[in-house]
Amino acid sequence: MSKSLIELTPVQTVACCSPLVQEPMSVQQAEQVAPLLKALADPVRLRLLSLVAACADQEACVCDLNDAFDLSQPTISHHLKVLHEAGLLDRDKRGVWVYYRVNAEALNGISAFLGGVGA
Amino acid sequence: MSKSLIELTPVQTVACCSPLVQEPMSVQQAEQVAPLLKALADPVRLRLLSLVAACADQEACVCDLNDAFDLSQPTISHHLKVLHEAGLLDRDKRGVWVYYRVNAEALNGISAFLGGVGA
DNA sequence: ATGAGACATCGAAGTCTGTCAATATTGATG
DNA sequence: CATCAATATTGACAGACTTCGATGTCTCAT
Repeated sequence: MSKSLIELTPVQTVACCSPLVQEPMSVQQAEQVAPLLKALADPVRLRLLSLVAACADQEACVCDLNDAFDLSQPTISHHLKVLHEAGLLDRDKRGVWVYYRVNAEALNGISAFLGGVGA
Repeated sequence: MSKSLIELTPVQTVACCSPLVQEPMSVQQAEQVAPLLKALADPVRLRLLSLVAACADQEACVCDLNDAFDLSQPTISHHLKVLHEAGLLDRDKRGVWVYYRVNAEALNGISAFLGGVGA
């Protein structure tokens, strides 16, 4: 999941203002990273993610997450789904309860990627 | 700009599944970071940012950026404005031309922040 | 001054997103 | 089996987003 974010796709060098210091992102790379950032780019989802990350065993039950927000249960369920489908949260159903866990690899991948652009 | 992303706002400890390892984000923190991520969460803006970052002197003229996309000039102008208002790009008008420059501090701030959540 | 070029702003069209109430699904329990 | 509790899915709606063509603004050169 989340692959390396750095490999793949030949970079089509684009005309720019001056000699390039580092290669710009390819179109494919941008279209691969943007959905991950879009999944993160919501205050509720950021808090959900950080709540899960803040739990001692790195996992949180949906029922506890629901209680932390003034939002309906379907809305929280929707946001969790978005984070899950983006690969940022792993799902684990145990009995009636569902536990979500942060995918640290994916999160660190994004972090490293952004750090690389800024460098 | 972009402040520290780490300071401010007392963290309201939220009921969670188990003892907290680290404090979760505050509501205010989430609402401060989300707009930055939203500004980044678009393939065109990601490429714009990386194109500017890839230039030797870290700055790019709008006219060159326009040529790198199959999009209208107003559309590119709009995306540059979004990145500028989010504090990710600095603007510098010289004569008829406008140059944009990456705000590395803001970018690294986000990167460090995400790395912190994942840790 | 007048014209041309670089960039921004405006207004509109179409699409996507966040949220909810209602309902379905799944698992435990009596 | 019937029921209850925990999550997910559906359908609807309001607001936000991306994109464009048309137009405005500013600056330089003629």
